[in-house]
Amino acid sequence: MQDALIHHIQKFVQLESHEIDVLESCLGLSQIKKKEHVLQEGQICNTMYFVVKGCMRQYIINSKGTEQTLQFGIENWWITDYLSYHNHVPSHFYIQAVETTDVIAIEKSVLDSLLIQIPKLEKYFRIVAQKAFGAAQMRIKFLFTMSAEERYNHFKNLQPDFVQRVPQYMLASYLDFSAEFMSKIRAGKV
Amino acid sequence: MQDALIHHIQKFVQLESHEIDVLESCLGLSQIKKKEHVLQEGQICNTMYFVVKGCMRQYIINSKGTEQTLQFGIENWWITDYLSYHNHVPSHFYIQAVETTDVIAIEKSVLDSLLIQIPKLEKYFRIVAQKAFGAAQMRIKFLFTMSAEERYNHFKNLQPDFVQRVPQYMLASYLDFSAEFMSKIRAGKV
DNA sequence: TTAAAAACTTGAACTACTTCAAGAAATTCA
DNA sequence: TGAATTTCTTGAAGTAGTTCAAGTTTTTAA
Repeated sequence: MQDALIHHIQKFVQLESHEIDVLESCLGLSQIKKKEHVLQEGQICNTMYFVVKGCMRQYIINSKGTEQTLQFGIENWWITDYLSYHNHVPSHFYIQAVETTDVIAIEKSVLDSLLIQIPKLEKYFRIVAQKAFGAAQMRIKFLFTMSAEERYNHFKNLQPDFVQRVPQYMLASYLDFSAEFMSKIRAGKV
Repeated sequence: MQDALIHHIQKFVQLESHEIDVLESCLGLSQIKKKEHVLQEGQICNTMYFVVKGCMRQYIINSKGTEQTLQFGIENWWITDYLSYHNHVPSHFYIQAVETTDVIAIEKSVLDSLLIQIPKLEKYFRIVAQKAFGAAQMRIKFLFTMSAEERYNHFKNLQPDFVQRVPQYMLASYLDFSAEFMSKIRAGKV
């Protein structure tokens, strides 16, 4: 089932059949069990994860000991700590499976060699990163301009299914309010 | 003075001299006057801007009519709306010169042809975008975990000169608090 | 299939910030 | 250079959210 990734790549660049062969020979699927971590704070991140099926998240533990989710990664998303990955510095983040998740994990050394063998992958990863950055800017815009309730409703409109899929407290922290406040929003008590 | 960009590119990939010639022939410097806009909300963004000297910012106008800065771009930074750029949709943002600024403005059509002529530029833009996304994630972490005063002090430690360089109200909105509160933080009245 | 663990709810007290309004200071440019 | 504009300051009142603590419901796994 590396097909999912190859299919995603082909949305942005056209692969030759020998390039597909190379990819298929290099990429393996791994299953990450629910709550299992693929990255812990303080580790150097040298792997990128492509979510084939399931859901991963990137989070931190704040000074009060509460987890705060910074990013979810669902089907067809890449998740990694790019700063740790590029600068070889310890990560500030945890990356964990929210549900049991199938990923294609690519280590930096493997990816570097793939990028040399299949140069057009550079373009694929460029576009993916530029779009992800654009999405991060929109996220900051929403955090800046919307109230907690507006952020919840906005998210629910965009991703109605996803709201059911993760624990409320994870989504609350992703939207930058407390789990208790989420409860009150949902009950209409605000 | 396209040297600044060529120098920046060479931090990530090695250019041949004929590639430098191509770049020099395609890239021109423009000067954006203080307060001049290069992008307005509702326009489709089809240009990327590399700041050679000066300072640009990306901002929105919120529902109360107040400007909120989402991003500053100083020397050696790229600034654009990647979502509008890639998806050909109207931008949510304004991009404006904070001070009179020298930029290298590259239109999408020109960049697309440069990327074909000099494929290793794909790698350069990939790395730039991945690092920018990593920085955006750190930014969200700081917004989530630090108080207003901590964000101000943190920023001042990282960028001591920059704090002097832009109006306080722009920096306040970038750090997500009001201009008045910034005043009180600086006066030690909080 | 049930005990333990995880997730959710509720209300009351609190607080880190915002908003408003008005004046003072600094900067701009004709 | 000086009038206009922009930026910064201050205090008082208000509020959108947090925190805490305790109980309830749901999910997990042996």
